[in-house]
Amino acid sequence: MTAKRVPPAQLAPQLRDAITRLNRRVRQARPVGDLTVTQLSALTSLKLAGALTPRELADIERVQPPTMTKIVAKLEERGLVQRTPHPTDGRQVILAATAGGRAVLEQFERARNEWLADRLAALTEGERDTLRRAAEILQQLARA
Amino acid sequence: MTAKRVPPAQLAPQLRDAITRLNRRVRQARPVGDLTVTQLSALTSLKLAGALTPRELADIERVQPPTMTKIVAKLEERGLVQRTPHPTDGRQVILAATAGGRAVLEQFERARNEWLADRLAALTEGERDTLRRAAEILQQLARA
DNA sequence: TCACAGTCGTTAGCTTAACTAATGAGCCTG
DNA sequence: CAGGCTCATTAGTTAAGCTAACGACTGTGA
Repeated sequence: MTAKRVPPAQLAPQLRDAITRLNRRVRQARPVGDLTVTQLSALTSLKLAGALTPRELADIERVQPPTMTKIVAKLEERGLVQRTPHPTDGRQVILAATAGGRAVLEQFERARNEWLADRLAALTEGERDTLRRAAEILQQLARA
Repeated sequence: MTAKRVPPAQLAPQLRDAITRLNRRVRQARPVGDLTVTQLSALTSLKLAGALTPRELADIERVQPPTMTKIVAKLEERGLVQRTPHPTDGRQVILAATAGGRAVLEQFERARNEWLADRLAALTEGERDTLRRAAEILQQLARA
């Protein structure tokens, strides 16, 4: 387990390929249900942030405001998101996940993790430890 | 750097979070151009495999055959993919990336890798080595 | 040998998700 | 307090996915 010198330009394509492919697989393992990937993603961001305006949520999701309007409308229809007026600015709206929204989210989370957890269980301790360290570095990269 | 025991059920959410977030970031870094993500993905798979039937390509891309028909049609319009009849089976078609398709692909690849390569360059040698080993494990997971 | 069941790719028609442009309500500054 | 800006939404378009159905072709069993 000696550390090889790894040129970034060579690691980048390999890592990217691994990530995009694994991402597809994980997405496919999503359970049947009436929530789409987009809605799920928005609801997750909302839950993590606590409360956001549509604009902020759109920025986080890298989506245009009109798109977020539609996503939020669908989530609201199902009672997963609550829309309250902004206390001081009459133009703005405050979005927050309802208790129902948070519950649905946890259910999805569990199902989505299942596939991956099964695969991880088949690895060696050493491999899992490598992935654990890698996950930390990757999260840091994504934040940057 | 001692290997900690890592329960799969705990690693799964962390790894998944890291992967989905990083995946979003990498996708956002794609250059302006008239190729969509879907088309790009299909063209990449086709280039990697060399030559495939529509059905095979649809399976790889995890898409239904009619969807692949449309994707291929658009790629063919732009001259990036060539469609030739199967030598023995009159029902089948053989798809292959043209020289132009491969050239466009390399251009996109470079631009997409750039963002990630920049970030990777800022890491330590040890961190890059961890990611290299992780990438191998992840690719194996995605294949499973 | 040839009828027929199965496969392959495609077409048709629908839903969802994204975009840009335009609109209306509300805020704030000169 | 008028005009310009921001925020959210509406309207309309395009892309991407699906299922159902079809037409061409293959290959097998009687």
